[in-house]
Amino acid sequence: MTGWRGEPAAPRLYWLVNAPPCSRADDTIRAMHTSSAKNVFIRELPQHVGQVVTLRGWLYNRTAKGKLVFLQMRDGTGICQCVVFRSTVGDETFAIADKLPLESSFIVTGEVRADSRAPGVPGGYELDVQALHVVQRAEDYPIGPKEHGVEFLMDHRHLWIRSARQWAILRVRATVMRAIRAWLDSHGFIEVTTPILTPSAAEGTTTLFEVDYFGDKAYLAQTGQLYNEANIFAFNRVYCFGPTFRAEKSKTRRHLTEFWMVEPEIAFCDLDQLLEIEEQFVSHIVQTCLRENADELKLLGRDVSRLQNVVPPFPRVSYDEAIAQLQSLRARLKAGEEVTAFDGAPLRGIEDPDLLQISWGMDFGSPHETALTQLYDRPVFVIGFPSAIKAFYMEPYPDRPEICKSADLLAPEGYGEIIGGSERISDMALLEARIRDHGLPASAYRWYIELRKYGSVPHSGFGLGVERTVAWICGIEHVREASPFPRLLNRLYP
RNA sequence: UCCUCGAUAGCUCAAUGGGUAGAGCAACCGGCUGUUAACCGGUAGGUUACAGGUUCGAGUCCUGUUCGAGGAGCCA
Repeated sequence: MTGWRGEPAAPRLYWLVNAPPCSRADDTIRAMHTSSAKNVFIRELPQHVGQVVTLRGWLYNRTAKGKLVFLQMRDGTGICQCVVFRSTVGDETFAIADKLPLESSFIVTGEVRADSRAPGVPGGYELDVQALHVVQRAEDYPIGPKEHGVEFLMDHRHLWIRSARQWAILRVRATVMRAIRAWLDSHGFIEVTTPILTPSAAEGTTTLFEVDYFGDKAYLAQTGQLYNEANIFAFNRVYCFGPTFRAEKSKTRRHLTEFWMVEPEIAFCDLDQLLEIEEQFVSHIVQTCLRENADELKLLGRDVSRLQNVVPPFPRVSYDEAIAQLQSLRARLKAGEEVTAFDGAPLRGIEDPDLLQISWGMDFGSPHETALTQLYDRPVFVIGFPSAIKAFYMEPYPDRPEICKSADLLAPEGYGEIIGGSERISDMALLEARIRDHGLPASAYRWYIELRKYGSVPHSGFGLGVERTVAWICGIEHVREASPFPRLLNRLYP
């Protein structure tokens, strides 16, 4: 008799000792071991049709119908319907299956059958159960198969992530993160980590979390960019990838206080070259998800046709043009005109045209992004923002110094800004002047200024927000579901 | 920080003008060999967020507090 997956016999002792009395532990274990069934994952079931295999997982849903019980098992890789017939397993095992509470852990052995009636992920395959062993009965699992409120679910986030939708979203997130690294690693970038504990505000714009650092003040990083700029002079193309922190009291579906951001930085690169890199990069992420997470996107009900459009080139709109477009949109809406999106559908999400009010020099708000992005079938670059509303380090256009070589990438369907990028100032005197103009302490930026003294080159970089990207790809309402344990204003538990 | 809305059974929500606290789901008991959030019958389940006020009488009206949701600003 071999152990589980060829392991020594110790795990079996565990089952025997801890098996609850409701389970005929010794009988089921004997049955499963003597069956010599192979342990497999649900995702692998299509390769095992007609074979007797063992699945190990948790009860996702159960429905009983007289002399048969459907146990929907999830094992982390998928969801499989396990069919328990009274006539096959006997009265005692059947009674156990019939009363097994949701989220109980259990092990089943049976024959894999292809059956179009079987729900699940991937679906179309089910297990004809021959033996069943309960590892632990879960009593009073709080999350049911009905709808729940946001606060309740967030309080139970540690359990909510087991639900199919959350499982699908977080698997897409993992693909996004893997695609990010894969593309950068294969395009000459090297990952160089940047500090999370930092001595001062990097950009001087947003509110930071302050922590005590042995009596001094330190701040949780809101960006690794400045350190990236040091790193390119050692490695040419670099990226940092990790959590970043904003203490802004934002309460919207697009904001977290802790979120993940990838920030590539490139030496010998101007803004035009940067945009080409960005559109290749984002397209690769989206197309990888379409290829590798078809089941997950289907489970989420995502309209993937909108994602299939995401291939280079992305439209490029100047800030000047965008302002003119928005002013025209508002005027037409106020005149009662019907304004349509790129596909001819009516513009959505704009209840009050006055929210679109904007004039040259103002930054975009959420309503502006929502309106603008609906005019395009794929992400759109907005280029050349006024220097006054952007960070101090952005390179001005030589012929129009009031605007800078900056570009935001706005995701379609109202998901907002997913990338902010720019060409950086490479001239030391100009950088020092900008730091002075912004009222920032030059002493704190001494090392950063010094980078322009020793072999300065034109360089550019950008930051992409992971949760917003995942929310867009998954088509979900709120970024909080794009993070396993999201941190928001008033949300630090669990 | 500001604006709007909300808090009733474990969960999601009802409750006429101020007059006995209701349903579905979950739980528990029973029935059913193809369910997809199954269905059918039954049982049990309540300090109506908290504090105060008006009233013969408050889930309902008033004041304050706490917590939550959406949005604005700010940002990815």
